[in-house]
Amino acid sequence: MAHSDTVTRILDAAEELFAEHGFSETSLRSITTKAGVNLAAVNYHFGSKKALIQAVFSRYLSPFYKRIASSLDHYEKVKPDGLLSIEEILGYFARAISGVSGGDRRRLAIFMRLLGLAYNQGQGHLRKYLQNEFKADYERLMVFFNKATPDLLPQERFWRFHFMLGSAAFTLSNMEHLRAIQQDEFEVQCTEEDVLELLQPFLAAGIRAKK
Amino acid sequence: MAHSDTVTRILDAAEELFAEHGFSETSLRSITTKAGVNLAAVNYHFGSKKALIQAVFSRYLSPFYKRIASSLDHYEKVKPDGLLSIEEILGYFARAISGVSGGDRRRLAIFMRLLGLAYNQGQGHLRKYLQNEFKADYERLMVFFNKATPDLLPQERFWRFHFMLGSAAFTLSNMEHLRAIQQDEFEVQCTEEDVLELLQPFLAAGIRAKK
DNA sequence: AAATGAGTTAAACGTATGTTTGAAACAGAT
DNA sequence: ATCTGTTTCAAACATACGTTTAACTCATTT
Repeated sequence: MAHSDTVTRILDAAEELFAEHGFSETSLRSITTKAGVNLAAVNYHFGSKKALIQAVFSRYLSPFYKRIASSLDHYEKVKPDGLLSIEEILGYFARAISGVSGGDRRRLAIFMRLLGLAYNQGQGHLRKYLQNEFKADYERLMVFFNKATPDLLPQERFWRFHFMLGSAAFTLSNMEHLRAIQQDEFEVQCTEEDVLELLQPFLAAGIRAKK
Repeated sequence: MAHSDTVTRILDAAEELFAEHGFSETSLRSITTKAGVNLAAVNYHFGSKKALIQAVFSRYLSPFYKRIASSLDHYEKVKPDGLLSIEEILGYFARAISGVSGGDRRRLAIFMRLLGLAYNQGQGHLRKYLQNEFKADYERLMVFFNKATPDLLPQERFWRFHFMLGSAAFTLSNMEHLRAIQQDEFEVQCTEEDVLELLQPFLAAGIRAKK
């Protein structure tokens, strides 16, 4: 079908270019050229560039939400006391993130970058949109996190959670650049999964740190 | 003096607008309007927008690295083996950061946001520029960091260093917003110094984490 | 007093961008 | 085969951008 094919090709090209160059730095012309469609197709099918960005975003968010929710469902059944270790929570998060990409590494990269951008960009429609959509899941997740860190005062827990979030958001959203730097300095490349593997013990130890 | 006044006003305006909107999203016209100077002044004094971005960073980083350098001088005398703990290094970092902003927390937050943007926006030239400009200081600092983490492989050290950087950059650049959330949720406010105090053990534990 | 040179200014330049247009191509229904 | 609504296309449009130009200001020098 002509319609959905064009739409999909635009979304595919857009997400790749957005991930590589960022939103403002990616022109509609470069997107449509890469997609092999006419320039006007973006405005015809999406209405505007802003709406295209939203559409790319939504396409990743929906399955991610679903994964989060079903994971929480699962854990609530398996562990009625809700007692998970930090490592388990981090692992489930990593799996939810990896799962969204469905094995496609490039899709993983764009999702991570979107996640980071949504937090870094203090203002703009993206962040509010994300925060509203995430709210229910976030609060649900926090119940588990609280139980996993019984020794922390509420405020300590609050800050450490955001230290963790910051580290993850920064790392994930800059994954490609950081890996390029690593390649530059050490002439060694590791995979994104490797980085996630390295990140988890770092975060877990930070959460567990004695004061 | 007319010259340095114009230059300073441009740098001030650019610093703030870059932090608020990002690099590509900030036009020279908005900068010069905010600064109250003529549009052509940027190209006259800096040569290009790219060079202006670099200048904004240099202005902040120069005193920062001078502080670090003098701290390292001090330590090289006191501890000729160059063996510092992570906590000592972080402490000096925190003090250098606090010292540079000279009590002006807003500038610190702005700079940290810029640092985050520099990584995830398409500003490859920035990173290379900064790397060349401050290469000596950076490498000197890394000698201490290396000695403080003898158990880590070079690549692990690289990634943990950036996990740490990400956590700090995220926390500091979103400090105001995070403290507002904390106030909202716990009806308690802690100072920014308190947050830095909480951050250090988190980072140190992350660096020391067993694999 | 004239000349110099750095700093400022308004205006223009060339280019790239997002968006719109109107005709052409197409598919499916009648 | 014709009609109808949708999708594509090349071209144009309007605007915003970074940059350049040339005239002008004014303190300092000669």
